[in-house]
Amino acid sequence: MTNRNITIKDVAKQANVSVATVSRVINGLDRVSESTRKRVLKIIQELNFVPNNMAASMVNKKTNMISVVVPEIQNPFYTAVIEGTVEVAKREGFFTLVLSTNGDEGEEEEFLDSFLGKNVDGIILIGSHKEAEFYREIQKPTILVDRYFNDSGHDGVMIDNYRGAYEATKHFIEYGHERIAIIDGAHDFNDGKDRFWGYKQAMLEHGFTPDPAYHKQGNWTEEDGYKFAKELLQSHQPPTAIFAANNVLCKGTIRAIRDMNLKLGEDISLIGFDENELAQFVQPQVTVVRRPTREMGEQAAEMLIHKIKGGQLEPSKPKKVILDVELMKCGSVKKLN
Amino acid sequence: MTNRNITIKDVAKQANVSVATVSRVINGLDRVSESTRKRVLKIIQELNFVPNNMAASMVNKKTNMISVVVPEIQNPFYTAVIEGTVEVAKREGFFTLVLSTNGDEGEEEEFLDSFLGKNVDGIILIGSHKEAEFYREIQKPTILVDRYFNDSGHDGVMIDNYRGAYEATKHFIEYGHERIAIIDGAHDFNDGKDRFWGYKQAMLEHGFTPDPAYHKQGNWTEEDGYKFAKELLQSHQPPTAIFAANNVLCKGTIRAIRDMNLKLGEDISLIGFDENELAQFVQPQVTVVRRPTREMGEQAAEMLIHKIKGGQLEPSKPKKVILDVELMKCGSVKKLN
DNA sequence: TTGAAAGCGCTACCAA
DNA sequence: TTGGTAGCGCTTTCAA
Repeated sequence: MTNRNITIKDVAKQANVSVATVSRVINGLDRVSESTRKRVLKIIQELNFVPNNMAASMVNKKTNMISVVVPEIQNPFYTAVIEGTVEVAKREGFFTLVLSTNGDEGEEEEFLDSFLGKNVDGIILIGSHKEAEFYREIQKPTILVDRYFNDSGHDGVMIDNYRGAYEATKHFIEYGHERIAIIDGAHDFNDGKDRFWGYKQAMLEHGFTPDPAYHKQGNWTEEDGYKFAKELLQSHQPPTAIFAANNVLCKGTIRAIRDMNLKLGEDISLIGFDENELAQFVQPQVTVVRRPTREMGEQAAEMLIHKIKGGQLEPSKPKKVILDVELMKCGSVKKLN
Repeated sequence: MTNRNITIKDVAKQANVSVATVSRVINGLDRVSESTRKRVLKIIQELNFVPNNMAASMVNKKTNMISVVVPEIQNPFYTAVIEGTVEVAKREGFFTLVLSTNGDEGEEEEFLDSFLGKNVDGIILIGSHKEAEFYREIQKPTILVDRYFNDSGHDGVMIDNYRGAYEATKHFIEYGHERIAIIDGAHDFNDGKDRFWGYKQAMLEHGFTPDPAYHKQGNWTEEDGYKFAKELLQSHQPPTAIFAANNVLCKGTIRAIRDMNLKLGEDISLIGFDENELAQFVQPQVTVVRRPTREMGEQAAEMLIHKIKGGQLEPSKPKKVILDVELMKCGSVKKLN
């Protein structure tokens, strides 16, 4: 522990070969006679030598690690994405480094400039920055996940937020709902924006004008979900249906409905975006727009590693992969017609 | 992106100084005249130079990163620990690298041998290995969290699992319960073992002999919680109280109770270990043994960084810090007496 | 206050 | 098949 680390040199000396030969053995290159290979291997064993891969990385400029940067690590959506990327990366021989930025742009930047950020071979990024500019400056293979910026110059893996929200809203309408509220947060990123548009478009296309009083916009937090759901339900003309535009807003809404002693799917209909634990727990279960979270991570990792391995071939136009969503109909939407 | 990275040499040439001087400027050392410092700084700006900290690390043998290794990243207990360590580490100028091993010993080992594992300055480890031997071989500052091995040679941050379980069981007994069941998992680590002992000891001390039929031992999963709770509740002499020895077992138990249409805190009493979302959602809320998860991470990070900064002073005897737990009494325990 | 130069541990080219 | 050696980009003596 305290004693000097043993290096390739020590091995070379002991084995009576050059460091070059030891290096060849370590890296499993050919052009080494079986006998010397054996000898070197034995010495490596004896000395309990472990190559310093940092030194190697300095030379060949790759580390076989990628990072996945997410806004928060407490949200199951992000951990699912992480798990997907970790799995693929591992299969491809890459280590994945997980970083949570708390949605803080400063932390995100700091990370990218840090030891870790500088030394990974590629990045999977669910960004917190709101301008393409920031992403454009990232000088290494990067895949943007979930939140995308067209001028970023990077590939992206997203889901069809628009369609998810559209389908949810349409489902309400088809079941006879007219007073349909939406709870969402700031439209800082495409995901939130698209969900709202999907809602709006579905309303308009079916001849309804979205009532601003039914649009509650907060912070994408459970607290806001709770607060806004209560406000909506206590208003003098409450909506008959609520679309909660992400998983935590949905959880807050579920709590509010429970606390107000309303019957889900009876007194009030609800659709959430993304699955969540409470939605599955309550009875009836909550209808949600399900997105392939884990797959997003897998897809992103595959694209990233392909890029890393392929090197900078033609700087082709950024690819966007859009995965599909699915409306999981459970019992939380009442049929009014 | 494709063009060669600019290095300290380029800066030196442009600024008409030696690399040594540039290095001094970068590291904010004194012994540099104000005028040259200005000049160098200006060139650094112009060239948009960012030091390669990997090269620096090769020389001074530290990276200012630590890692926190956990069995799984989907469990809020672990993410809370992570958040605690990240916060402290950040404050102290360290980056934290998060690694989830899926409870797989192989993955844990692979990580420690990897680029990342070798190059962090210290490790916070919620281990998956079951023998002290493994931990003893880790040749760098390490803090064991939650799961501890006495002969590991490392410091540890734990909670008082024994007392938590003891208090929970005692609470049942004081409320007049006698048929008290426990659902837990394999006793691979001290945490699970101690919780069972706490339960057993409380029973014995109050004159009850723990009935093996009331001890359901599975895999620490939600499914097992569900399955065992059902088994217990459907047996011909069901317990009046269940102690679910971790958060996911508790969630499974809550589901089982709900699905069997039993009234929590009325038909069946329940205490969980560790908080969880369902425990807080259901009504009455579930009484739980609360442990200071985030604090565990903070404490561990503080100890680790202290160790890193202090270097290897005396190889003092490993310190164990045991944080206290608290029984949060909610409404899920019925008073029978 | 500044610079020259010797590493840190490894890889990869060129010679032998 | 092997070895010598010039880097990779930086830090840190030691001298100037």
